[in-house]
Amino acid sequence: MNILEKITQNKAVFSKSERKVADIILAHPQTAIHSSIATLAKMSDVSEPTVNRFCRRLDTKGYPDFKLHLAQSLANGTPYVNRHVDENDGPQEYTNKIFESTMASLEVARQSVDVNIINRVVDLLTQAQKISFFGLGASASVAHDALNKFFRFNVPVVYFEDVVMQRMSCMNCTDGDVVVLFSHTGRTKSLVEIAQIARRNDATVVGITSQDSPLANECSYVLSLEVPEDTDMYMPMASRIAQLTLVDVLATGFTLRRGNKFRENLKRVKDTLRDSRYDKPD
Amino acid sequence: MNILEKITQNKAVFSKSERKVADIILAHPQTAIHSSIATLAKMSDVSEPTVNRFCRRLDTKGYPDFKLHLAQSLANGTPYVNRHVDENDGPQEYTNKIFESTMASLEVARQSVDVNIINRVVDLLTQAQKISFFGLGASASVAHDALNKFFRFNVPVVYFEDVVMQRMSCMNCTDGDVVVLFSHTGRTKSLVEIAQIARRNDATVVGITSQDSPLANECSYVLSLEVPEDTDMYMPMASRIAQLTLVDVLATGFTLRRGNKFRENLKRVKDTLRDSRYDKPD
DNA sequence: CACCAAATGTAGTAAAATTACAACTTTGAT
DNA sequence: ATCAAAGTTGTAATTTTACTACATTTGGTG
Repeated sequence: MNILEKITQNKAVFSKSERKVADIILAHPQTAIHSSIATLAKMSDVSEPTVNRFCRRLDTKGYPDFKLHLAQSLANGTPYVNRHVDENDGPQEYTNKIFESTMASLEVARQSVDVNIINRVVDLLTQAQKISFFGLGASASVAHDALNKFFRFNVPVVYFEDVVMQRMSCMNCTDGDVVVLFSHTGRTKSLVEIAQIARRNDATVVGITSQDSPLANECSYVLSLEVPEDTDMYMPMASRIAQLTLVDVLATGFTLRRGNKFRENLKRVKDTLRDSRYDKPD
Repeated sequence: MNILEKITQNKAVFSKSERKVADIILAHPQTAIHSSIATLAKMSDVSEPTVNRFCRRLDTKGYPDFKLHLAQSLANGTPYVNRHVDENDGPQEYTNKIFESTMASLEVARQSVDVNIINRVVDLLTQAQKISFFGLGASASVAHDALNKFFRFNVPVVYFEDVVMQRMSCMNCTDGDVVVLFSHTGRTKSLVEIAQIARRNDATVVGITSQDSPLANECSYVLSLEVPEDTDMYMPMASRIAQLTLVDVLATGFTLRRGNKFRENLKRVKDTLRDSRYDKPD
């Protein structure tokens, strides 16, 4: 919470001398954060303990702590918030808004994600005989991306866009198989059915989806991402990005679990790509 | 300027003990701002003057002043720094690092992107007779995602994973067609060839790629994204996310340009999906 | 106007940060 | 290999800063 606002609000509660301090701080906040308690006391024409009491009244531990809060409030730059795009926005505005909203959503997602489940899922993936990634619509491209990442790990990976192929693939699942399903809403019927089929065939089903959704209920493990989606645009945007970041997290966890030698392997995969590319200059 | 980034950047300049301090601060910035110099010194296993010297090296007046800067950086909109994943990181650490690095990269991307070109590309897209999205490897999923978005707009969209199909598709290009190519490096041979083919057939080629790369040189318009990629993992991560966000920006620009009535249309597309989903409770 | 409670200040104390200097490492040149 | 010089780090003393306990003042009330 912004401490400058708090000072203005609580002004009525302050005593006479405390108000002097408040006035000085509100008038010269930049000076205040660089002053010692003695200097500020002199500026406000009160004693040092009064300044100290003033700080405590604002629920800070003391003067240094108060300065910290003040400094934070003064820090320029609005923290990223979900700002919705407006009809009259120009390119500069909507570009900034979308980048900022995406970052804000990632922050929310980061805080909502359960690390223990991530750890558990990484466990599963490293031990899996076969990993399948499925998603539909916007989530199809996330599954596609997961395929690309895990394919480099030299583990059997499966990815289909086609629902029928997805079903068939799940029919053939066995004990050590892991099926990862992506869906923002968790309400896509075909995907829920796929989860059921996979589970019936003893596969472990990991859902990257909304908590308490129909899909979540069919999964062995649910990695839920709470992402506020801007519904004005009628398109999934931030949810997708959060899912992809989670894929990165899982892939990273995977490589870390596999250790150093494995990473050498990844380097080789990357080096092989070199032939398909034009050389870098310098 | 964000002091956390400054610490990361100057890490090479620091002495051994100073680096100890840097590590502790980067690992626990929130703890650091609430610690005294003695506590921080003990945590870092160095002496108090070392901490003080560390602060001065970062152009602050001393420890309290440094804390102020740190507090501001933490409160500031961009508390995110590109922190590389370390071999010994646990799930909590690598999850946070990846989310934060992704956000940091988005911030860099946002600042590097040229709004005028975005505007110009949106122009092109709204007037295009046919839009094609192509990418290979990790960028294939980005193209896939773009397909999904623009398909909703009821414009002819084309997407292929297969290089041969991509080439054939570009062979058939005509005047009003726009080909959008995704490639982080801009050095993938097949994709550069596709750009050439498309241009030879009068299509406008938009490259979402690195500046001054072979691909960029073949494009009519280049939307360059400067994204620092963590090469330790040997996988494209942040670059992809930045590209996707750019797709969101373009899609948003597209819908805004088309106006209100068009947005009604999008809503209808979304509503049609409802039948493929389980109803939401409440 | 005398009393009490709240507010404020004074002086002493504790804590924190900084300085000066000494010991120890590293580097490079002979 | 040896030594000097430069750079790094720690110890101890000093200074600055913040806090506490207590005394004084102020303002309001019976």
